[in-house]
Amino acid sequence: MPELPEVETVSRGLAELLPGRRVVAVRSDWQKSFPNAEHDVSSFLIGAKVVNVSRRGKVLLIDLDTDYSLIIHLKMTGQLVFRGEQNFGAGHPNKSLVGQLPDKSTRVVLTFDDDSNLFFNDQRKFGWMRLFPTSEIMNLDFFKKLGPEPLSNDFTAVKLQERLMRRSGSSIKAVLLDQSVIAGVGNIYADESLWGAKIHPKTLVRNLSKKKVESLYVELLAVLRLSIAKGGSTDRNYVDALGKKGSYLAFAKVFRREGLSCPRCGSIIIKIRVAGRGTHICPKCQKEIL
DNA sequence: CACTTGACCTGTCCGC
DNA sequence: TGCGGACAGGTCAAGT
Repeated sequence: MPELPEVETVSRGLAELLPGRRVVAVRSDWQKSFPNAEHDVSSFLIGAKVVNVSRRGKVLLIDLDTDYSLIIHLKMTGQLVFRGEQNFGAGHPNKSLVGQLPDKSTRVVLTFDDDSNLFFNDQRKFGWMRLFPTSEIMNLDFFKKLGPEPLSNDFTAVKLQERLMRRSGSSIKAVLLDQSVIAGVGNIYADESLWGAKIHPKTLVRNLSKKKVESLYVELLAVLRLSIAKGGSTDRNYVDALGKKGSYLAFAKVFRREGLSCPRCGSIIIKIRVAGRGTHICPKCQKEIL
């Protein structure tokens, strides 16, 4: 679930909450959620103070004063929810998706020196949290392969074109989802930006005109920015650092709107399968190009 | 190579 | 109501 805007929202939330807090206890009840917990926890995590929280692609980075960092991937159903002395969740029935914590999806709990907790919940257990020396992180294969940040200042339409052409024989949707081409785009924002640019998701990259790529660039940045402004998309699991839902889906044009009418032309939105993923399009606005 | 499929998991929804 | 199967926003490895 969490794509760039969701992870950015969590990152901004945690950046307000975590720095200055010191880890006093760690609990992990699902080994794959924190594979190196066993080994590194006592020596490198307990006693460490959080100094910074950031994001790269769909991954969160929590830097500690020990020169180690936690890197966290939420995959499909991960949540990182902070709870201080009083619960934030119970008092916000409309905004909060999570109640009392820990709950049955809680995989890892970090406890801080003021008794506050960071809960890593993950229903499907695909997500993970790992501890590495901060200086080594950007040398990890995972980060070395990652494409540029679409919202960074030097990401231009020309750069998008250049990156897309690395896979010119593939469908544009498959390429947008490829994290080594551009970091952070997932199924929701791929569908939304392709609708915005009136591009059929099966269109091969090599068949996209320069004008279409420019349009895609504008639309992609716009949907990512709008979603960040709305706190991301909550379909079912995603919540921010306080356990609250994001509202972008209320603004989505095609995603999860099959059977409803296209806001641009009124045609009925359909759901198809592209690159093995559920894909939402307006069949009239997004004509297939071979 | 480049693309597709299966696997990792749990929960929900839909049809019989 | 119960049960089986398909499907869910991500990513890798393995297969074609």
